[in-house]
Amino acid sequence: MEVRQLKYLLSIGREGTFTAAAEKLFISQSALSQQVKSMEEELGVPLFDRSRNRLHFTEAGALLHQRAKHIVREVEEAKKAIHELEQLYRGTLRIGVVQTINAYLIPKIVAHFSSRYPEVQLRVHELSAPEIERQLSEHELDLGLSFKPTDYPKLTFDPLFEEELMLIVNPQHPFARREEVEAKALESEQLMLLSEGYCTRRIWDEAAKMADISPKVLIEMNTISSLLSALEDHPKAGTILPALTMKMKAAHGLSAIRIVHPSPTRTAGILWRAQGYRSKASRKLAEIATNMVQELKQ
Amino acid sequence: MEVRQLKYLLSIGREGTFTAAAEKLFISQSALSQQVKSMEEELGVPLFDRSRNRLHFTEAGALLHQRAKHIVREVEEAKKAIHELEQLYRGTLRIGVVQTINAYLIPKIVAHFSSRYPEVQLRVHELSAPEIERQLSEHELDLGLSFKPTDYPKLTFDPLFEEELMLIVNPQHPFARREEVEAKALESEQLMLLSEGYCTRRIWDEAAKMADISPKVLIEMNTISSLLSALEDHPKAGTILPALTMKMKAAHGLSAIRIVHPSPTRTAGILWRAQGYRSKASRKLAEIATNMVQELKQ
DNA sequence: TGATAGATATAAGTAAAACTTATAGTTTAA
DNA sequence: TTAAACTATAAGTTTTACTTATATCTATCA
Repeated sequence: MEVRQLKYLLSIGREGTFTAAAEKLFISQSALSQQVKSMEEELGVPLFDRSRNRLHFTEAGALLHQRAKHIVREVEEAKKAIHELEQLYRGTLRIGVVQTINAYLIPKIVAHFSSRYPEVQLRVHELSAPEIERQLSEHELDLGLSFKPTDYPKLTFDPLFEEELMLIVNPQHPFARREEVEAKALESEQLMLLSEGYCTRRIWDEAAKMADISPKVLIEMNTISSLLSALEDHPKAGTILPALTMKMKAAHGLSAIRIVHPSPTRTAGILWRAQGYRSKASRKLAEIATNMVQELKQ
Repeated sequence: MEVRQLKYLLSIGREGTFTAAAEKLFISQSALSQQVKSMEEELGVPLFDRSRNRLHFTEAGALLHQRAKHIVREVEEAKKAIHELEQLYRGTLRIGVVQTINAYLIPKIVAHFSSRYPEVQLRVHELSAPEIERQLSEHELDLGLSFKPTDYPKLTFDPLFEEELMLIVNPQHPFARREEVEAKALESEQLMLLSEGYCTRRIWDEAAKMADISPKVLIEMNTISSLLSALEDHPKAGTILPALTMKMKAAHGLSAIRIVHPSPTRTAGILWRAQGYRSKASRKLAEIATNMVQELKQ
């Protein structure tokens, strides 16, 4: 039994005769008769009583007619739901974000997106960069806001902006007033860093390697805010974090000094699965993120 | 979008690949690909993400898959409901019954029918014979238990039994002890009869005409029981009612006398629409009624 | 690094179905 | 009784669904 046939039934119910229903359906009366017959054969029961002038449903016919109304409506609603999805009147968007972007960009992006598309549910997961890459590959996320991955097997990366890693210290620290500092000069410093595995840490480790130094790591922590607050208790120590960190409230009163030779930089951007379908919602969100970065650059 | 296609979608959801789903569906993988493609074209949205090894639903695909489960289940349930109707595990049977049959036969028939088919809802309407004929023609009833109609344009009549009309009187009445009475002898009697339009009345009127008499009609009433109780207050009057009436409690203590020359008789039976579908329930009920009359005759 | 296995897509042809036209049969109403 | 309105059926056509065969892609393994 097909949806088409059920629609025929509804039309017959509305019109009262095969002939009128067939006209409304833009098919011949004969085709309609045949389809009804095939339904009756499939079900093994007559659906109509053709004895009298006016057509009547049999009990089975009336039952099926009743059900058909529901079924056809549900099919139409399913189609509608999908179109709404495409119009962003519905749906879910799962995005994975690294800590810094979460703190810096996400509030603005979310505000913008959800005021334009209030029916789309945003699920923002703060995750480490590798975890974002994994979950994206596993279709557990739709979109990532992260850093350029070292190797991206099935992922594409659209850069949003570049960002330097800065040495962040307490104002009491001897470097506090300096504009910039040579990487080499950090050799003897006590550093509090993000745990290994974090992108920021990896980039710093590479920069240190390039400068041929290996400064002492006093403490490893896994959130930016805990590092920042730790600075208050360790005025002699420093930490290395992305420049954006300074926009956080928790960084208020701290000093950020550029590191040169080399300057550890990382590229933030949008991460997608390389091939495959990108939902309208994810494309819109990426667009908003891009525009927002453009605006902030000016 | 057709039920067939939605079933395909469900199978793909279960099996995880087109190939496996096609096998389970006993169609080629190619056919399945084509059908999915046609759905995607109809909806204007991809349903699957074919980028990776394992197949993934897109958000739209997952949404449709979800809906398809409901829709396909509803279609199956509609089919099942119709089969239940045929198995008499479901349904409604509307029967129209004349007063005497209602009082005499219906309780037994209903008891039998509803103990065998408890899921079928019986709707018994006590109606006049012409009203039964009209409602049956208008498809407002499925079956009638009534009397042989004078002219039955689109109805068939299967006789169940014949029944004589009797003169019913109070024991004080002069005829009370007689075995039978000539129709002619009723000329001078005071009669309390059913209203015109009732079958019993019509048959009596015809018999009176044949006997060339026109007895005085003292009172017309429209229920049998009111006639019977009226007899108590009018010991000199009589009423003419079907023999079966005497089986009613209300007739206790009254006398029934056969009328001869002519003997007004009527034939009770089952009334159907001549052509057209007869539901299984109505056929079963007719069968039970027939058997019941056979048993009672013995 | 190719070779292979396992998957989907596509092209072309075939089978099945849905549909059309034409016609016959019914029923109702004039 | 005939015409009008309706449904059923037969025969032929068109469209759709499907099959076979092949191409293409990806992941895995040697």
